[in-house]
Amino acid sequence: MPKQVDYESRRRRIAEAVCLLADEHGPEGVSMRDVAARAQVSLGAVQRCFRSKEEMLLFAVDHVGGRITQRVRNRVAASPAQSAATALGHAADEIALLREEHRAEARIWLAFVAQAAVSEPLTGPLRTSYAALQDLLTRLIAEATESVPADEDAAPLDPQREARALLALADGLTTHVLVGHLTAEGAEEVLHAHLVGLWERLGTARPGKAV
Amino acid sequence: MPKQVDYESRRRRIAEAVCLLADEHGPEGVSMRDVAARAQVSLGAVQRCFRSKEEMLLFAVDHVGGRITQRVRNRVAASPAQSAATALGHAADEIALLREEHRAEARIWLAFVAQAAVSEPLTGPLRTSYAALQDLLTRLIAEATESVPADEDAAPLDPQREARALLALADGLTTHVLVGHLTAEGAEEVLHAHLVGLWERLGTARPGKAV
DNA sequence: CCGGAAGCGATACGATCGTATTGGAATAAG
DNA sequence: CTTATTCCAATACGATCGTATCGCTTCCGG
Repeated sequence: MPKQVDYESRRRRIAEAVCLLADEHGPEGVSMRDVAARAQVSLGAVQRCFRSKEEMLLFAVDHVGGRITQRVRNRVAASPAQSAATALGHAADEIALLREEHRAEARIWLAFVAQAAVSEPLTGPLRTSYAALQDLLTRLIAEATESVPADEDAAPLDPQREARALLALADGLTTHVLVGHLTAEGAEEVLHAHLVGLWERLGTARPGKAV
Repeated sequence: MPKQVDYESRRRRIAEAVCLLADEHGPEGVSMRDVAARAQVSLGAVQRCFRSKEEMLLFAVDHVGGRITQRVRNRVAASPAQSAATALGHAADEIALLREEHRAEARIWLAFVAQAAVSEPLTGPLRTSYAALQDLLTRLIAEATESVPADEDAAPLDPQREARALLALADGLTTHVLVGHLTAEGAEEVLHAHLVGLWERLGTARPGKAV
């Protein structure tokens, strides 16, 4: 058998190039040729890695989704183990992608989401990532709920519903920052206020530091 | 002087065609030729109405933004005058575009938002619409706050911040429905729960019917 | 009533797209 | 060493894009 190449690492490299270009020129604005140039491979190499452009985009969205999810998980794991509420704050903050260094990732994500709303096969990886994040948030909220000494009379708090709200809020805030309707600071303030409200409903005292 | 045509009405017709196509094939997926065919005019006519494609898209996004904003305003105006809280619920519900008949509008909006995150000149009309909606929500929340008999000790509720949160949540929920992460019913439930929480913090009794 | 400006549809043009194909370089098996 | 197979870069191809241009029609002003 002749030559052997590591397709997996090349695919990842190409996915990175896709992300860079999607950040600059939008989702449909990335061409196979530009991707090849960015990844420093030939057009033919890209074609051998992916049978079609759609397959390439699908891999790329999965790649970036996995990266974001993993970073959130890492942040949660690095949080103080005894305080699920603090971890929750960190997770939400990480999901919102508000910091300047993640602006590119946010643009990429938005680009793929918009594409998926119309292209259908792209919804798969996207849903996977959203489901993973929602599950993580749900778990953290449930954990924080249990940690509060005892249930009072009121507050029928549904962890899954709260997780969905938090995820949607973070996503919406990110979008509004991207189009310039909000500043990153304004969005962060809104997110923070929502978390404070959530903690109050949990009956948990507000953790000392939440960003 | 020779012929005279009503450019304004033609522009609107073309904008409608742009929306239909953006709903079907995404933002960048609309071509001048397809637009012309949909609007039942010649390609040349489209070119005479808009100097470039970007100008056409800009007009279209302004068109749909204005339409959405107007519908929300109408809904608010049709709400019982004495209950700002009820009007707020209606407004939020209308903004979220969750009903099936507005799915197309939601897709169009998302398409333009994604485009704007990368194209810059499109952010103008988009920001205008977002600002209008946020102002409306802010006013309704402030109104509802004042209507509550007296301020207790706590609750330093910031109407603008709450409006931003509500707008971002509605936007995020719409997006999540579009990509299939949530069902319309699930999103509605989350939105409803958020509104209930908001009303409680307002000190207002929950209005009788909220959707 | 008639000359010319404005609108019209059609077509042309250059660029760029995704994909297919091709001929040669590289390599492991025989 | 030979040979068959895999990889490679480059180029070709057909389609489609946005835009420019061109005769022809239409209709108001003088």
